[in-house]
Amino acid sequence: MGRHEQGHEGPTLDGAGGILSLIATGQALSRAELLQASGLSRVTVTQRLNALLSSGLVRETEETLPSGGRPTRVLAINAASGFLLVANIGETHIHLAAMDLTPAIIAQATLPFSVTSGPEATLAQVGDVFASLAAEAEKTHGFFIGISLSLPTPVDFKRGCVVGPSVLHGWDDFDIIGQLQARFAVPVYVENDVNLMTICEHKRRFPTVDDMLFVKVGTGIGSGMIAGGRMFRGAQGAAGDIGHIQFLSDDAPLCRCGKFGCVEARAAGWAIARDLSARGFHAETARDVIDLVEQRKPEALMLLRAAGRTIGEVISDAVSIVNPSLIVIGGTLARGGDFLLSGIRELVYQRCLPLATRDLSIVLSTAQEDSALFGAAYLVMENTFAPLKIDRLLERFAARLA
Amino acid sequence: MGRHEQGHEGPTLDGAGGILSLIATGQALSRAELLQASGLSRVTVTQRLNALLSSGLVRETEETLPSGGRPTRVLAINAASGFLLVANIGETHIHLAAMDLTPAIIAQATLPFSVTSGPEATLAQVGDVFASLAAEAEKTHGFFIGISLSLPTPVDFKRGCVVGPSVLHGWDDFDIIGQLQARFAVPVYVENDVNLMTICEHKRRFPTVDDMLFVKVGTGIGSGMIAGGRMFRGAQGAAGDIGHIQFLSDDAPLCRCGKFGCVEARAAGWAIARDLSARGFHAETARDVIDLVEQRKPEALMLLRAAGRTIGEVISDAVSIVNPSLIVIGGTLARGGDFLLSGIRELVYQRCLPLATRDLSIVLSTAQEDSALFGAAYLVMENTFAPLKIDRLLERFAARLA
DNA sequence: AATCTTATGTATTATGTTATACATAAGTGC
DNA sequence: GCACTTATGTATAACATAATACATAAGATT
Repeated sequence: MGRHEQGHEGPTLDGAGGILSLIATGQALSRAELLQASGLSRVTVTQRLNALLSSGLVRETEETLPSGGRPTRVLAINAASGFLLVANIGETHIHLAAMDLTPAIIAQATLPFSVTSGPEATLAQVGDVFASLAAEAEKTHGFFIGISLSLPTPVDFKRGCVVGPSVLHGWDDFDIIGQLQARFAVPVYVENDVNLMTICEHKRRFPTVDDMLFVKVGTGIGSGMIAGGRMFRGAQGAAGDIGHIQFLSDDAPLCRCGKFGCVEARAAGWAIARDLSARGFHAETARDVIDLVEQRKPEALMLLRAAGRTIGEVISDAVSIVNPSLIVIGGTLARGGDFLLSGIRELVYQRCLPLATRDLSIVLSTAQEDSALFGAAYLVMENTFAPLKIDRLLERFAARLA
Repeated sequence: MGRHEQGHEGPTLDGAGGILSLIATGQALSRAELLQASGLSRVTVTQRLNALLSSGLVRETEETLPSGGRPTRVLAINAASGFLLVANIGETHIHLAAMDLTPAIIAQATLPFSVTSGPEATLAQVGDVFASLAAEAEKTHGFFIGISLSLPTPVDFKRGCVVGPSVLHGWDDFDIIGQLQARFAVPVYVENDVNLMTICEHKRRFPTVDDMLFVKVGTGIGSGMIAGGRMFRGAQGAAGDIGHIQFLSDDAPLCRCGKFGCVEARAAGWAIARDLSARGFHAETARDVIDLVEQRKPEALMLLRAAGRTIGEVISDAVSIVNPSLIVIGGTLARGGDFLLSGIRELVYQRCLPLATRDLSIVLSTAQEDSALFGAAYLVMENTFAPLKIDRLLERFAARLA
């Protein structure tokens, strides 16, 4: 406890963590709300807030909120007071970026990637790009907050490892956090891409929704879940693996996982492409399917709607089990809009009890390609500004000033 | 803040809430652990703990834990320092009890009940029995902590109301908490019976498991879920409603909910009883089914195993979505033991990815009939001793002494 | 029995926080 | 412009907590 460094003139940041956390997490937007939310006295809040303001971590915005009397001045984290590095490892390339605390992209880069590359070499490459991005960002956004990686595979978030069968051969149980932290002395987080898209969607569009399901329908099918306002990962980080739930029938198609009748084998991008190919169309990827949908080819529309019903079936199971108040459909096939959505809605409203669907919204994601990247940024910020960890951040911040 | 009453000689309970909460929730068992867990100084912990000890709320046990040096003396909530009232409203009768903070039953009673009774009259009756139980308990366990009701229907926990289609006609949206709180000035909680059984199982047998699913297989089928160590209820309190997930097939049986092919209509006690009746056995309830199973009637064994496979199918969906590390099977049919369990295990291990089943245990509940009653007690205690609410308890406690 | 280790209590002083009171600020509504 | 409301800052004294140091307790180990 306490700063161990030699004296500075400025006010101390000791204990300011709680205040910073409340501002960063949006739990308190003004001094008045800080008083309420922190339970501290006005004197203390003023003092700590001043320390944060003079450190540059927090700033007063132009904005005010009406209150009946003097309006409250809105406080905010100073987006330019820090930066973080994120990388989205996809199946063919890696998208890397430095981001401020908005979060918004400061600088970015792309690397080619093969799923057969080992983790060590790949992370060394990522580290090189990170180093140059960090050098860039440090000039304008001094404080290096942390790193987050997005991977297209199940991840054990606590350990920061790839787990289970994955497209990333050889990554299993590799200590990703260890390798990156050895090079960059900042917190490192590793997470599954769909979970990060879920976080992005939740933070940006639906921050007040406590229980939601995000379903990514692209080449594969996966989902992420917000439960009680927080990311829910399950015991091994494998929660939300709805792509390989099976529906058996006589004509159950073979899935790429080796089982028959999986949702993926019936409704994912690759499955629809397979069916379109069988009907003489050229289609290999989810994007090809959407192209045909956008050309309003009846076969493509029909297959997409059918896929919606299949996905609706598994979503209705999830709704019965989880009882969310919102379902967001994202991924490439979500660009098929109502052609996909109507099938989903049809099955969910048919299958679920009225109680569960009474206040249930099913909407399309508006997220862009890089939503996992932003989700990764939110993940770092959420963890960095969490009450239990914020003091570590302030220590590092103070050390940097020293 | 602070006690507003006139002077007492005894030490003040101000601020002792955090300490009490740590002891009550089992996060700290000794003074040394309290120091660690609370982050307070030894002086403060000693002082507050003394206040709690002299108030009688906390006691030192005989037990000690080895430490390498002087052993730590184990602290515990004094089970006799308070009591709570619980009632389990079943379909045919109401089981009521006064419980100490072990929790253990101090005194109990039973009322007949018809699901067609309105809430107002029923709760008035419950209130009468509660009043006499409270009078009894007050003699020996002075402090009245709170009330909890168990209902055999979906409950919106936050509002404390029955929601959705339910066997309790006329209870929909009735303000249960309001009516009871008007009579007894203590916190009142209302919860679904399966959720309470889940809490009981979790607290008693698996307190360290963070993500588990409890499935009650009785006359009906329902489930409760612990996610991240806490009860998960979903947006409307309808989470875990797995009984009416549908599996369509040509011979899909009609469910009592009006749909075809629900899990319940295939595998619940009433459905097996229906199938046994069709084969000439006398069976109406889940208990009748278990009687036949215990007589080792081949048809009953076969049907129970088949039910296990059906339930396993829906559980495997739940495992894919939620990724728990433990599944506990309870309810009357769980008495069928391995005849039920083997079918469940078969399907779960067949359907789910190895990652999800690698560390997954599927076990039978050991809970008794009255586990919902104990779950209700845990619910009250958990809420009463939660950090945010504990000060209110101490205020009431101090007021009582005054 | 002597020694080691960790648990636990408490006196003293330093430090941090709050309560209270007062003052000013910056809007709204008349 | 004026009163009214709520936001916000600060001085002072009262209060609470922590740091430090010392002392005792109670078991394990030798």
